[in-house]
Amino acid sequence: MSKLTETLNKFLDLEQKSLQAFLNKGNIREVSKSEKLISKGEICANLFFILKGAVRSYYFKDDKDITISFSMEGEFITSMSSFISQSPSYENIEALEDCKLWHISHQDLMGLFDTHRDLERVYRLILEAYYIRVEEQLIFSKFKNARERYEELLQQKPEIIQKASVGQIASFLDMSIETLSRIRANL
Amino acid sequence: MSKLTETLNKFLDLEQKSLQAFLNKGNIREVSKSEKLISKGEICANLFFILKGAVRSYYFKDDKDITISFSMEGEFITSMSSFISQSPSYENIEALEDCKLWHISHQDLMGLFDTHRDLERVYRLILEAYYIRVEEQLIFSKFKNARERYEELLQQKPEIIQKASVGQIASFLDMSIETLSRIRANL
DNA sequence: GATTTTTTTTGATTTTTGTCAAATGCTTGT
DNA sequence: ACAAGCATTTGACAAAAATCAAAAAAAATC
Repeated sequence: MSKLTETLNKFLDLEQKSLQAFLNKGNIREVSKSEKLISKGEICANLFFILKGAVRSYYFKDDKDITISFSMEGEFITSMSSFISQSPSYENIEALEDCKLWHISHQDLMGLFDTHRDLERVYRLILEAYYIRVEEQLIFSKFKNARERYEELLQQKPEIIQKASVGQIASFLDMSIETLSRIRANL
Repeated sequence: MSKLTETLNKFLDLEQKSLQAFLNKGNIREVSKSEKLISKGEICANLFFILKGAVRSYYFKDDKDITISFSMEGEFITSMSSFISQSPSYENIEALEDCKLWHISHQDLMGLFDTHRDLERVYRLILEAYYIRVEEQLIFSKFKNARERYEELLQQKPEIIQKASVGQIASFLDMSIETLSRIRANL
């Protein structure tokens, strides 16, 4: 749990009361490898924080699944568009390995915002950080070719290489399984 | 100015006092076609709202410029990573045509958040909406081929086709000028 | 308004990456 | 430990898009 507190503190020094209120509203959920946190079509009620493990978010294109993101220990994860608008999710999120997750419901979070200003602010700051991250990802996808995208992933999230399959990584990097396999073959 | 009020009201019903305080801190800036709002290397002090006109945000890759986004009347625009962290901008933003912009400084905005809660909330809601938009853009870039990306742009922002050059559009759609030209040639 | 400069289009060719198919390697359950 | 089922690699070929080069069109400058 202290991992969560630590992460929040990096963004803003919360009042003790606010932090307690926040932590009290949350629950722990353990999911095993391959289990889904969120499925397409359902309304995503929760914001998750990964205490342990790693997850993958993906869409379906035709019948193949396309990885949109990998998230690791110490990161927040949810189907953002579904969570924000409380409408059915387009994406699926599954555990890449056994995970321990902290989570809070949309309703509880919104309730906390009304009584604890600083929680709304820390949420806003986290959102800003995540916004920058997606924007960077978008730019990065324009600027690099297949090999460079793979090398960037190696730099940024090397753990992924162990935890995800070639197919999952290939679709994330926007290339075919075979291309990724060939890139790995010659360095 | 009412365009701005209208946009804010779509997100949240602001208190009259808050709205007034917000509007009072802002200023109007007129820029002519091709003029830069933000240049690489400078700290972006302002959040802009486009009252009239359209702008383009771009990066440099080697010596060529790559369009990252087009923004139209009624949209907020800034170099988000620079504005949020008050660090030097990686991107440039220029006017695609003569523009009338409303803008507020980072400092003033942060100041307003302390005295007007609902302004911080409306900012957060806007940020959420923009987050979803970037995420969609990222997914869309994975799911479509060159022709489909062009068709999508035609659907989403047809005005762009008139206002931007082939080169600017091509880099935005992540294809060469020649490819875009050929796509337009046969429907 | 003619000329220069820039932008856009068109054609030929090359490069990159995708697709299909087969072979190999790795897991998992019994 | 073995078989059955997946996942990954490798090879041959095809498709998509990039690059290079030149012509045509449009815009800017004098």
